[in-house]
Amino acid sequence: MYPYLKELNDIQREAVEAVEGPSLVIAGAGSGKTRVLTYRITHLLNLGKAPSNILALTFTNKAAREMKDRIGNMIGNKIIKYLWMGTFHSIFAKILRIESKLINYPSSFSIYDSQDSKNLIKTICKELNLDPQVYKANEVLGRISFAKNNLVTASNYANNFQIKTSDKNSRKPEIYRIYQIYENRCKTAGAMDFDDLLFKTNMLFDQFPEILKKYQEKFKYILVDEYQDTNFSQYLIIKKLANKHHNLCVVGDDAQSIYAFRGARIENIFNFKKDYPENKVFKMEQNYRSTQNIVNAANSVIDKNKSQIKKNVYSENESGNKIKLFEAYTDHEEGYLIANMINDIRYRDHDNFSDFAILYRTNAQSRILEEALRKKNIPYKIYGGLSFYQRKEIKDLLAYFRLIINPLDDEAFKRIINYPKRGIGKTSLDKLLQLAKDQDISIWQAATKLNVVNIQLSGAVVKKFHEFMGLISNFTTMINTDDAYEVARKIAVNTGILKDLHSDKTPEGISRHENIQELLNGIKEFTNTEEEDTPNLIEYIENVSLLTNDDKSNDNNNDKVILMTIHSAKGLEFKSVFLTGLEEDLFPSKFTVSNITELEEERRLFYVAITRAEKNLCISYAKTRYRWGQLVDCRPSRFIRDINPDFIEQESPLLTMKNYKSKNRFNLKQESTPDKNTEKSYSSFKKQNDKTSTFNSRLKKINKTSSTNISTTEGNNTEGIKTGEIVEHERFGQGTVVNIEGDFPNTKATIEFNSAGTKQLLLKFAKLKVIKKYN
DNA sequence: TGCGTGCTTCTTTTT
DNA sequence: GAAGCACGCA
Repeated sequence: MYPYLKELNDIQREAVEAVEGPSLVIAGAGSGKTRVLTYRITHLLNLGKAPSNILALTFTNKAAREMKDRIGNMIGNKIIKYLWMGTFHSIFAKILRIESKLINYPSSFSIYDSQDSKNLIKTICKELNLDPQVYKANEVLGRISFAKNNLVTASNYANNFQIKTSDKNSRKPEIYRIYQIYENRCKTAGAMDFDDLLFKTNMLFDQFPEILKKYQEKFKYILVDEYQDTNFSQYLIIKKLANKHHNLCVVGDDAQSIYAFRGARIENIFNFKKDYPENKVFKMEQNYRSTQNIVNAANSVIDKNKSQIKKNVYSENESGNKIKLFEAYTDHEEGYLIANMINDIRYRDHDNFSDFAILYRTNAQSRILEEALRKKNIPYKIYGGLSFYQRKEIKDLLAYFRLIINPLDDEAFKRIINYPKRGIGKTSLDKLLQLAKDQDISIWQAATKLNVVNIQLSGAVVKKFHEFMGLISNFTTMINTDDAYEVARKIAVNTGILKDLHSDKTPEGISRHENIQELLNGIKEFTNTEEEDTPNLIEYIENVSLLTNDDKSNDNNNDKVILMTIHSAKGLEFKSVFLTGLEEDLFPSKFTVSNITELEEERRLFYVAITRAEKNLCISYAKTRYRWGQLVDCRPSRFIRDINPDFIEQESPLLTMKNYKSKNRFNLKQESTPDKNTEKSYSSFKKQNDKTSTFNSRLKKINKTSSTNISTTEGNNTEGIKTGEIVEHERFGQGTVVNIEGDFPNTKATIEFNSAGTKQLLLKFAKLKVIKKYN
């Protein structure tokens, strides 16, 4: 018996050893899923299977990397690179590049990220004269994405009665045209979006059976992680590939399916037994991660869901503490409470900062939490959010890389044609775009025709275009000879990007410059592999297009509290977890509560969040929270009531701010002296509430837009606006201020509007423009 | 043509 | 509260 098999429990071991035939591993939270996958691959290799015959698919780069590391530790790193292991998108991008000729794409096709896709859709909508209010890029992209994930081509879309009816009903009957043009443009640009990578793989396998056969024979052993998150497109690819050998092992947990919103089909895991009748099922139900109390609480939550595979997840760890529930007065206080708790627990248990995670439903919630941590000098790190690769300066430089590698890439072209400034403005570019559109060619191709086509561009402008193209072409030749870092550095220097950023001495400019340097360093690292041939820029960009948030982790201080969305926390575990913002409309999100299926997905998300915790779990909600720059009242989430009360306890409101009224937010008066604990929190709370700075800046704006001389002295009751003045309101039009009452900041003005009669407005929120001063 | 300003919109989650 | 967009001025 192989020694590593002894480290597994019975079910895990059976799952690892059942290498032939289809197996379904139902892996409850914390049951050692990754372990089974890595051991299974190790086992395959030990049985003498060739690494190049093994295909292992994950959803995130993080998961792939972790698995590689762990297998590397068991069997050595040399073999790893022959394994086909990576995300769905990266693996099939690789295959598509190899087979690109068959589907008429350049092997160096670009990959459009969602921003590129949205920009393209916006452009198309503009060309079609469609109302951008109705045809929102996000929604249109969503529809196209939905279609692609269900293998509906643009022409099928146009001919599908059901889809068209649905589009008509949502008053967007032109989406089919957008889809067609979008497809066309991607094709001429030699670009694929994320969904295309899967969609076109399906097309490739359908249209070229001999190619499918080649990969079927190659991938004798297929493993799929997080099977519950596969969409239809992914499901079909797997089905096709596994059709020959049937050595397919899928691992997943239906209770942790949280990506239906982007097309994941939880049914895939339910239907596995039907799809592969000779299947073996392994149910891993023992949770090694969390205390009994946490596991029980999580079970009591997921029990409320109707659609699920029944499981008996249990823990044999200590019973542990109850879940703590905190009611905070405001979002700021929530952060303050958490920061205090972290310090307390850390001190009590001698923990590291990295033992703590703060989870939230939306990225927007992170800022206030950060603020609280900073005030307490707690180091933290945010996962996700605006990722490094989404920053403007990074995208600019990457756009150069993309265009150099694939000159057809229209979105890259548009991004950098005038960055840094080279005197090509909107008007000139528009003419070029028109030419490209008329001739149905890429922008680059259109630009090469400027000399022969009769176009209303001055010779000087044409020359500028050609200079730009010369610049790009120079680099193109360099790519194959120089290594990635050298080329990248030259691009950053010769294009003037570095110079442009270097001259910007604002803090943002300096930070941008640093980011570029950091990217260059990243490329250097990428080229410093142990392999014989150093990778060129093409390989780098192929790699980087599919990287997202989490990847950049070259931070040497890793002892930090982790902040992230619940979605990105999947697969991770922390000794202590703070789950924040448990409020109706936030979690569950207001977009989901009307639909049972979606609500169940939110509940699974809640389940995922709970099961991240090993020992301590604190759940919190705020009674008021800033949203859209306004304070809103919040109710505690229904999910809190889903937890069996035996496993949760409300913390005594030691720190909560009973003292402050919630209704009269602009009248924050201290009814009694706050205790020491709340004092600091109160001051930050009040500061935020006053929004003095915002108010003053609005006054400044009023000052600027009007010709009146308005005093902005603080303490002046009217804060600038006086009776008798004529003001303009965005909705009610012009009116006269007839009365002012109340103290700053809740000054109320009564205004007689010509159109709308007399209105009382809270000046703080009234959008007023002073037209002229009466006296 | 470029740049600054102010207005509007948007925020659920991500490969 | 940020980012894109339109508008108007230099």
